[in-house]
Amino acid sequence: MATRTRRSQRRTEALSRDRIVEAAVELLDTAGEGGLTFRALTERLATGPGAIYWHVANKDELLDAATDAVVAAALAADSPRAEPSARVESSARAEPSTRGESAEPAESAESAKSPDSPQDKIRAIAFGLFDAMADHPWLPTQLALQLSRSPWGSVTPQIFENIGRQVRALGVPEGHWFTAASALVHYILGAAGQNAANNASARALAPDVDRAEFLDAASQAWEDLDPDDYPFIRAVAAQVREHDDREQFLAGIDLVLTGITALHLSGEQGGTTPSAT
Amino acid sequence: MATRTRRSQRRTEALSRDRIVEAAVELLDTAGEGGLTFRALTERLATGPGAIYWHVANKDELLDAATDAVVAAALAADSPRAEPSARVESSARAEPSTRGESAEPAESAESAKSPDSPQDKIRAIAFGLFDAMADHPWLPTQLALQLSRSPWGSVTPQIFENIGRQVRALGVPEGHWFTAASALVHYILGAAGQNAANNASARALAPDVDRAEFLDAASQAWEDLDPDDYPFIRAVAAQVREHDDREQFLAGIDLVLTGITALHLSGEQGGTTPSAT
DNA sequence: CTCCATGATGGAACGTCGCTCCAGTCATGT
DNA sequence: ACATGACTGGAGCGACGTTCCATCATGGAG
Repeated sequence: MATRTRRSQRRTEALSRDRIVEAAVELLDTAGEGGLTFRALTERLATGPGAIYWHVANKDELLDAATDAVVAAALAADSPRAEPSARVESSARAEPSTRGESAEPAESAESAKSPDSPQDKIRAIAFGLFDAMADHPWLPTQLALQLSRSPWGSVTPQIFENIGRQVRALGVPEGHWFTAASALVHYILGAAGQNAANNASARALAPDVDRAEFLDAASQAWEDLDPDDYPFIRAVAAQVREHDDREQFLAGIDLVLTGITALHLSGEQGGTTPSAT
Repeated sequence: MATRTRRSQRRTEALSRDRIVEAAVELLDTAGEGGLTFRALTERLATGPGAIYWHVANKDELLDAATDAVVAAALAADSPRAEPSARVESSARAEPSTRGESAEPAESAESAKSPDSPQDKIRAIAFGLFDAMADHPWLPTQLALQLSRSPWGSVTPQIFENIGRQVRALGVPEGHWFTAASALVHYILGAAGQNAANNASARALAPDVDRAEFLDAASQAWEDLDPDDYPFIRAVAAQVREHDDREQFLAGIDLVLTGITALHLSGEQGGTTPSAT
């Protein structure tokens, strides 16, 4: 990689791996998951397959790189040492939500009120990924694929590291680091992904229809399930209809955070089963 | 639907959707994710594409059906008392925990103690899926895909319902049902999937090499990361090397369970300001 | 018993995909 | 000036998912 020699403009601009990945992301954003084709890519970059394959091994690597780039941007947006430039987009959207009201996070740990408590940073990371998935509908699928195919790729460690640092900052004993970080990462990725999938489907099915109508239809479909086979889902359908996405997402994070703090505060000596007290 | 008329044996046995799905599962198991091809399927069933497309709309539906079948089998294995053999294996392997001390020791599957607390049932469901993923390496990917693509498909409600019932049985107030069930489902699917992916990769890279060697290499790769960029991952690499999969998985479940119970116990008693006890 | 509408089948073929091959182009070091 | 090697892009290959359609077996109507 890299001698980065300033080529002349053989075309408008020299081809580079970054340019390819950038084009891939744009293609995914505009044309959907199936829209990323080497043929479409060659046309968009005004080149041939050979040129692309010189910079990228295969399509999987290209998808990984695209995922990596988007995730890195999302994480950098709220990470301490990063450009605050990209921050605006993410946090601006994070604010006008119905967030602060009813969701009173579980601050079972001592003092969770400081502006930059580990809890808050974890929430910031989570919402950064949450928003990135909203901006790039293909991201949840790709993230899930990469997580379940090569967990030690470049993307997973990034997320794991960012979450893990805050877990450490929470005062969790080292023996629980992996468990706590895993629980957080998997919930965040899973819940954010599923939420993004909901929105994506809502948009796909009826681009103009209000989102409420879609949720209405979805929960209606759930309520129409066989009462004998799906009593729980039917019962939950109502609250799914009314829930606010971000609030619900936050509630789940706080649930896991509660578990983390409760576990290591009270149960340093065991008692993993929280059953009857 | 269908009148299920007993056709004669035009071939050895009449073609049916079930037979197709069954063949698809076997094909996935033996040839891997990429091994399921309509051409391979036609050859295996001694038929043509048209016959298959008569029973199945497209490949995605076939994959959904295969996932559905395997998940249903995994979930059904726990609810009624199915094979106790698999159960014993699960809990027996989960037992040599370095952490299980006082609180609730008796996890043996035999009737004793609290025979089937909601917690135990949740663990049983989780390990059922855990084992199913071990048996079918393609399942985690497919499950993740389906979860992030069409969350209201047939598979997700199944899992959600099974977990949800136990959440309800835990005494969680209705307002927290969705949050609690979501946290559990996403952790279980995510963690089990990632673990299965680890095993699958270990097998793929070196079928004969001992699993410990692979974990060694994997955690070594993590330790070789840049200490400045990945301090946390480096720190947990060591414990990843030594961890027992099922134990780690169980620890995460208990963490979420702790969060669930702590949240609703404190939430019911007082306001939202519980100091952990 | 015959006949045919229909459910069901499987072979051929189409369009597109990821990817490879290779002849070519251009900046650069000598 | 020219050989070199990084880099390009067009042609084409094999495989895939899917469609089309001619064909077959069956069971109800006559």
